[in-house]
Amino acid sequence: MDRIETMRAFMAVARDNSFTAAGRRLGLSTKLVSKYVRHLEAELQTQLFNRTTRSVSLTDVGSAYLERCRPILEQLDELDALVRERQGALAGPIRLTAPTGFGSTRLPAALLPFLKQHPDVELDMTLTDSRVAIVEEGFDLAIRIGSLRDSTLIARKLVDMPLVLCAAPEYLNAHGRPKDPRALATHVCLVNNNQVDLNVWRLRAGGREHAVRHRATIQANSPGALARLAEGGLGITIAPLYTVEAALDSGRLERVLPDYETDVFGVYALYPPNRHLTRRVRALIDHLAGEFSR
Amino acid sequence: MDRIETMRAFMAVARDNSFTAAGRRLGLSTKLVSKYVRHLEAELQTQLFNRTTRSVSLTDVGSAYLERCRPILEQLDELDALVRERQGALAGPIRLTAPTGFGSTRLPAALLPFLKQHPDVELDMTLTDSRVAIVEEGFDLAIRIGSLRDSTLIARKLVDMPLVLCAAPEYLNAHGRPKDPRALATHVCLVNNNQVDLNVWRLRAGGREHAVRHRATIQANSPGALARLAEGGLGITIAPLYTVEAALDSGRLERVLPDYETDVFGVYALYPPNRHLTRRVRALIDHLAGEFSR
DNA sequence: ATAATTATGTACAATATGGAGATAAATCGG
DNA sequence: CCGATTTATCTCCATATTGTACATAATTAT
Repeated sequence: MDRIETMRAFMAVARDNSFTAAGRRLGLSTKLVSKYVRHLEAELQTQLFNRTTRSVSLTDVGSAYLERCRPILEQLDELDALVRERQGALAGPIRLTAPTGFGSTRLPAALLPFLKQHPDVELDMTLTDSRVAIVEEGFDLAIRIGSLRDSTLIARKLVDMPLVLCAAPEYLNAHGRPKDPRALATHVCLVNNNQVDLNVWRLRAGGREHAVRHRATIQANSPGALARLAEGGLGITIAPLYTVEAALDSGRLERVLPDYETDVFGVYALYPPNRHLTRRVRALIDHLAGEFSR
Repeated sequence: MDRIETMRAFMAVARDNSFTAAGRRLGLSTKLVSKYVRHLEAELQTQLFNRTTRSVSLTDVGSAYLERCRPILEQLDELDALVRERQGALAGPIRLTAPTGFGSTRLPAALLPFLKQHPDVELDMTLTDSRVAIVEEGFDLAIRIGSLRDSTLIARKLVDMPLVLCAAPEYLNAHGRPKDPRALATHVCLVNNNQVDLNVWRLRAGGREHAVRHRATIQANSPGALARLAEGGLGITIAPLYTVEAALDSGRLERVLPDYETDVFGVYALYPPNRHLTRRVRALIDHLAGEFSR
């Protein structure tokens, strides 16, 4: 058995806490993943996981091993990619994380030409609306929207993303259409709790900014989920345009206070400064900047 | 095929410039080494070696690959050793180089108890009297005798090693026994050309130092070889005690100018400062210091 | 010029691999 | 609380891969 393969199997199980999920990720049967990990444990003469029939957790040795084998396998991937890149082609893995909404709408369209042009690049994309520790979790690149929290990363602006204040006609017919930002205080507000300041929406008109304080009646960490809830008539939300533009076009959502300007979020590519930026990651960032600037 | 195994085979061939020598080093047949390297080249889709039927050399890609896979495999060895050491035992490879004479006499006796006590330590010992680039050639530890040249390494004194001026009775009967250091100038002198100052031997008596200039009629980089040549009656040599003490005891060699003191060389353990000194290397150095201080 | 050595191709017996079927245990849903 | 479902693993086995043996070609040494 190939040691590299068994280590990858181990890492996948550790990541997903599941042999079955790891098998899905790796394209291997659960039996084979199980066999690989047992083989690695036999070679190392130690137990890497505690297991029951329905759950898996790392032992202390397993945690220590995981921490150390991750960079080794990354270097190996880099080495393979280097050899292939010396032959001219971009190659190797790119581990990318992005918000679910953006990552399942605008981003795939932007990625497609790049991936077609570079078939040896292996994209591993994780969509999540939770905060992600980019370096610790082994990502090469993260797409982030809105205010940035982690200043240790390099941020490159890809595009501006306007927010849109909107609600379903059903909701507005029942509760009235606010004529003034202050009126929002009496409405049900659906709030993205990934944002820095949960309870304040900023609106501008005639050169004046209104920092509207409202009650965050419903909150979630997914702007897409909030948009769907707004479509369902639960209340008013403020969401990035990409999550609601289809609903606006079809009439399922209406703009609220359309004469007011909302914040514009930046869409950023984030990557760690101390990681040697590989050619392919650099190339992808440049490509995305080009795609979104059109 | 195991990627790690194929990479190790590749590295061994690169090191020895020979599939046959690599096979001997690894305990594999030449055919298998050849097969492994070809498999690696197929996986990477590149040529790592240029070959004729009797010679091997690295391609440019092969050189670049070698440079990068060495630390990866070292880290993997470290990782395996770490897992075993967590179970309490010192484990993993120690790559040691030492001079041939010392390395085949005093050193093995000193190493033996350590290796018996730590069966999971895998000693890889290279004896050479040539200068060795310790870091570049992948050694963890070098034993050196005499003046030190490379100040970037940490040197720990293990023991003092006196030099002995001596010749065979056959030579001395034929050419006379020098009564004074200056008389050496008329003798055949066998000189270790690893030493800094080839043509000067330093002798001391009555508080006075005599820097004896002589002609280096015969020179070699092996004190053991010089000792054997002196035993054969070729001339006078000055050699570390360990290379000649058996011949002195048996009468095959005699001390020359025995009332004069010679230089005392230090025996040093040298290791790189920037390499994280593993527990087992540290333990070995401590052990050797203890052995030689008795 | 011949012998020895090195690297490799081909064939094949031996061994390992990966899948299938079955089992045991934990968790979920009714 | 019980049955169904899911997960992890064991055992068996057909298939694929491995590592060795024999042979070949080419280079180097004697």
